[in-house]
Amino acid sequence: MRVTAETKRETRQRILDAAHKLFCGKGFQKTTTRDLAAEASIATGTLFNYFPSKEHLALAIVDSSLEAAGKEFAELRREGESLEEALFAHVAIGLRHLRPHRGYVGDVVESTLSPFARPSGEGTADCLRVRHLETVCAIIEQHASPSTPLPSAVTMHLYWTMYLGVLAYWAKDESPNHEDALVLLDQALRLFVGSLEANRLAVESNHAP
Amino acid sequence: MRVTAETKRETRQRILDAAHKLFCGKGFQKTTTRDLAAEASIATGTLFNYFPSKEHLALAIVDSSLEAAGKEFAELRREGESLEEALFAHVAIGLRHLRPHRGYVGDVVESTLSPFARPSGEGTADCLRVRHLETVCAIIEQHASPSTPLPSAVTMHLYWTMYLGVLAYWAKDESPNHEDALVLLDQALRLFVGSLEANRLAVESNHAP
DNA sequence: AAGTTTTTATGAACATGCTCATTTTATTCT
DNA sequence: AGAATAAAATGAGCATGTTCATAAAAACTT
Repeated sequence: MRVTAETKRETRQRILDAAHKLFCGKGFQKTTTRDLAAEASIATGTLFNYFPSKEHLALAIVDSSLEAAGKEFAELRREGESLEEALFAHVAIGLRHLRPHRGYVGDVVESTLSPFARPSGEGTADCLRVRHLETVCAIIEQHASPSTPLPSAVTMHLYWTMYLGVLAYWAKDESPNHEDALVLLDQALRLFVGSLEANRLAVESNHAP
Repeated sequence: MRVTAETKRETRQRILDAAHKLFCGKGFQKTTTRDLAAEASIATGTLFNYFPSKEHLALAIVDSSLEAAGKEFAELRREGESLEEALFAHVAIGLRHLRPHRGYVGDVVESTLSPFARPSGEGTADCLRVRHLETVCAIIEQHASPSTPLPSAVTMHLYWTMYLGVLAYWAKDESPNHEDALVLLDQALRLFVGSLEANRLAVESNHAP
């Protein structure tokens, strides 16, 4: 259980590298699993010993980028930052890490992260979403006044929806530094934070009218 | 050019009926184009003389439902209705018309209406989106005070994103009368209208400070 | 080291969305 | 009506994501 483990890790990495290269070069759709296998010097079937589907493979790349982004965000010490600023940083750092994959992120995200996505059985997609949403909740808790109610499931669905909208825009954004996407992000977060505020005020006025 | 035209119309309808029946029965994904052809008593290839793809076929069904919904909305005379109420009615009527197709709307919408969707060349999908957004803009114009600026492209992107989020939620909503989805819709529209208001105030204070 | 078991790789085969050359059917022309 | 042309239907065939029985390789046992 030594040589094998090492070899597997290498093969897995070889597949990931091949995927990155080909996806960037000719796009997600036009890259066939046979292309991927050839580039990684394995048989077609072997691919599916490592990733349950072509989409999961792409998602694994996205996921690792976002995991790194999550670490960077966590380690960043931010003093006197508003809730909105923190949420902005959270997403913006993610986008920065996704940048090398911008060309094909859209294809992946659409079919796996979309709120329409059929539950793919505890897969990477769910992990990714859950991790992101948990971080968002944590950020809200840190910045909220004690009376602020935790966001409801519906509110979080709304957040996720808007997050995907931002990702979609970003993936196609041709403005110089993806500035338009950041404008959209800013606008979306302002709305989201505003709704949290509104909720807080409503609760408070109910408690002590 | 008489018999043929009539026959074509019938065949097209037969395909649509078959699609509705099978999509409802076993879902969009599990229905193969061969199944559809058999149910409609045509050859597999013939299907593609009528619809460019399986997705377009499903979208055609969704589209005609939403077109009917659009008519109902347009004919409905609504006095003293707020902007938010009008937007709510617009979407809610659409959902009502989509109800028979709820089981598979998710699959269709995800891949064709999503903001990630690759531009499918002036297809039905674009028509559907454009029609919806035009109606939304018209509603806003009707209800807005003269000083209200028209929503920007980014704002409309945000609207569309939230609309899809509502559709997604609705498609899976198990609450009695899809009430949860309506709650989400209400919340989303409140945010959206709020952002329009905020925009208006900002513009006004810029004009006459 | 030889045998046994577990893990991994392989590629032929399958399922399915879709294409296209061919055939069938309808329409128009004379 | 019969020939010529146009429209439509057909199903074999292709491309590609995925599966699976089999083979190769590694790990473990004695």
